[in-house]
Amino acid sequence: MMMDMQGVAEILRSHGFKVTPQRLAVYDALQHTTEHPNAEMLYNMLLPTYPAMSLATVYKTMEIFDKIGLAQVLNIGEDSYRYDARMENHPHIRCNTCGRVDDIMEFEDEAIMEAVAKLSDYKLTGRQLYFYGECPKCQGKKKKLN
Amino acid sequence: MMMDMQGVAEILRSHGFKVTPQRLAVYDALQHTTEHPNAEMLYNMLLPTYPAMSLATVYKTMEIFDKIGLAQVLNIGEDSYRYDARMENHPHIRCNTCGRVDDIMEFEDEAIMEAVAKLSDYKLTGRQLYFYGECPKCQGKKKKLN
DNA sequence: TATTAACGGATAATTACTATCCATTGAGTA
DNA sequence: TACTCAATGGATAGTAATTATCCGTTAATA
Repeated sequence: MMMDMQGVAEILRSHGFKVTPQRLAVYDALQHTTEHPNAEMLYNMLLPTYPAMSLATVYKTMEIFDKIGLAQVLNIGEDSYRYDARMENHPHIRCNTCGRVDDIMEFEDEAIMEAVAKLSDYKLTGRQLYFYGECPKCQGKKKKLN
Repeated sequence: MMMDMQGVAEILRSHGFKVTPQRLAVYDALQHTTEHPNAEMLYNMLLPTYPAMSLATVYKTMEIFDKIGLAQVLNIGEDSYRYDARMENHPHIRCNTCGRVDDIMEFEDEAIMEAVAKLSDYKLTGRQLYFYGECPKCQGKKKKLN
């Protein structure tokens, strides 16, 4: 599912959007991080290389990526959105101690979708599964402190 | 799990919060609706009976309720929070057509929690499961239009 | 009933995000 | 390769939900 810049350029063009250095840079940054950055984190990651980068550009770019399926938007109960370049729908888990957000990639949720469809009578189209707890690192730190 | 006003008053007091007519009114309104209102919806529901009610009071009250376990806050990917007086953790489902949000009460998720704990190595403390689709009513309307 | 810390309501402030404006640029076309 | 122009990027103003502040009022305990 990894997308190279060639592929990103094609998808942008095929949806009538121009291929610009800023958009490629945003995608590149998002693809090479595992920390599910929000707009401001992305902006700060890009600033050193693109001193003229604007926060508004990050937002506009992410809106496009969301629309054409190059990224997904996460709303994990924080005060800002986070972004993920992995497009397969998958659960996320957030550490209540350090705030990191991890993917849960191997999770099989078809049975859940069926159960929910049956219980709700809805015609299901999507889901967002968020879990909360303490990450392995923070569990380790706590042990050391004792 | 239904909580009467007596119980609400006791819980407020036991946490060092005063029992006020506004707080009881907010709880009462939240408890007697199934539509998972946001702050503004609650405010508008209360205005007829409490013309002096303030939106800020609704927010402050809901913050307290969240803290002492009288209500939970939902973040379903909309631009505002919704509230729910049902405290058993349960999934929610939102209709993409009309925006209504329903509870899914009968859902058993212990197996899911275990699977996620194993996959993530996190020490799990909570979860929020959100589903999206089209509610039975909207499915019906669409049929009529054809 | 008196005392006082907490409260409610009005409103200002904050913050994430979106819209607008205009000079610049990507990309199709000649 | 140069031309044309709508789309774009960046600066900044605006929006909307939420939070903080201020002060007269009130619930709770003595």
